[in-house]
Amino acid sequence: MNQVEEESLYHSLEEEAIVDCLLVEPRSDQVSVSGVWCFDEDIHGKCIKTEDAPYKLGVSDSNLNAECVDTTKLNALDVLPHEVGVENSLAANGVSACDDYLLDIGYVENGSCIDYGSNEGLHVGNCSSESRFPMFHDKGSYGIRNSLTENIRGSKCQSYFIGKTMCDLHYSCNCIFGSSSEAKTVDKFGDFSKSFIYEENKEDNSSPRFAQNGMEVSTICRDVPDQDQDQDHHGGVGSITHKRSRKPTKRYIDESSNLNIRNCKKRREASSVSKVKISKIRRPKIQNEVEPKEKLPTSEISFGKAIQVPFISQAPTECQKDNSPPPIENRVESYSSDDDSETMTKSESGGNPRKHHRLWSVSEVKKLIDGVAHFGVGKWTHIKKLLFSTSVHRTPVDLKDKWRNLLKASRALNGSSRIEDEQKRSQPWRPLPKSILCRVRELASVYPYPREGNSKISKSKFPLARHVSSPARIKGNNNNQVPVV
DNA sequence: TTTAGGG
DNA sequence: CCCTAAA
Repeated sequence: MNQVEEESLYHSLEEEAIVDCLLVEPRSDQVSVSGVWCFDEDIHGKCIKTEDAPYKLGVSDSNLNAECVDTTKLNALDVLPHEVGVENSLAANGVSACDDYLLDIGYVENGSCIDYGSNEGLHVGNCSSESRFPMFHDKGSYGIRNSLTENIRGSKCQSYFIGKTMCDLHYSCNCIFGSSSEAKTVDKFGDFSKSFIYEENKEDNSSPRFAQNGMEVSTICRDVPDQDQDQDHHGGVGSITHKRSRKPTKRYIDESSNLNIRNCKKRREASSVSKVKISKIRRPKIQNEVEPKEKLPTSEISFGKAIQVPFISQAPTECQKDNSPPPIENRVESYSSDDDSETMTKSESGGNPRKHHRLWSVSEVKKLIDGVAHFGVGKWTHIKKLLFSTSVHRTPVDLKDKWRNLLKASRALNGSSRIEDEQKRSQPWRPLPKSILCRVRELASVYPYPREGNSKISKSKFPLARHVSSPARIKGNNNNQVPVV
């Protein structure tokens, strides 16, 4: 027993070292990432054509060609369908889709990428244009983009799959090749310390070996029922045919149980309130159609009904996205007073679907004013499409609201400079340049906001100073001056 | 689906 | 910024 453990540990360390070697940032001359895994059942039976494998990983091509990964190994990967978000599509395709089924497997840059918390690691679906990994192409097929690190070593059909993404692979293979004769669920959290290794045994069916912790985690993804029930997969405990080098560590058990909880919750949510969630995320969807460039890879996992925003750590992504690129032109023409700092207040605890409050930069305001000058008031969609096409977070409704606010501000400016000074004093963080307000005022005179005269706002809120067409008219404290409509 | 308007 | 009614 001890010997077995030692041996296992030895292998683990060895393989881990290999893994470490492989986890360095792929160099263009060393790692080819242009290809995809192709599951070609016709040619090689249940083999993966590794000649199309994207990663050479330091292995010669001949080796790669000689390798084939028995799909039973792949079937050994269990997965929650909704977890990878491929349930509909893959199920729809079924076995017949195996020929053109492509798996785009990403090569992670470092260990931290393989994490349930990482966005890429969970993104499954049609590849979007914004991929960190250049090998992610959208070939019209269903791609599984994952932080899957995979190593093929030697000619003995040894395949090492590291990371939770094997769940994805397994599910895919289940869909493609039917029932799994061997259900080994493997999973991984966090880092490579818990990565497992699949190794093909000569006589036995595949038995997973785990790189370090040596844990078998069939409890995580047990939800996909296996047609073949002749083996005890529950944790593999007590199963003779399954070699397990080590017992799961306490930490692993904790994590897996946590994941289970989360998965269950997610499943419930996905099944019951998926519609609600879809409606809640409507805004990013709308914006993404307009602007794929700034598509959020994190929350944009629209794969059928699978709303999958699983274990994203919202805060970092948010910061990353939001501090990133206000369009360059904005920066250039931006006033010094407001440098596009979109200080958005993150919705508390990440669960609140309320949109972040983004301050309007001066450049944005200017664009809005230009748009209004061009298209007139009310053509918010035109303005949005033509002038705010690069601003994913500004919807036509936002433009409308902003214009309303600008009108209000212009009125205030118009009303009295003293009020403006007070505003400046009270809100020194957002000084709106007077020129802009003046321009708003002019435009307001040209395009009275709602419609000529019949505005509830003008009647209820601003009964006296609705139209600012004659600015000089409203002077001082604006009292009791009947505006001429 | 877009816009207006209230909140 | 959200929501809803109206067009």
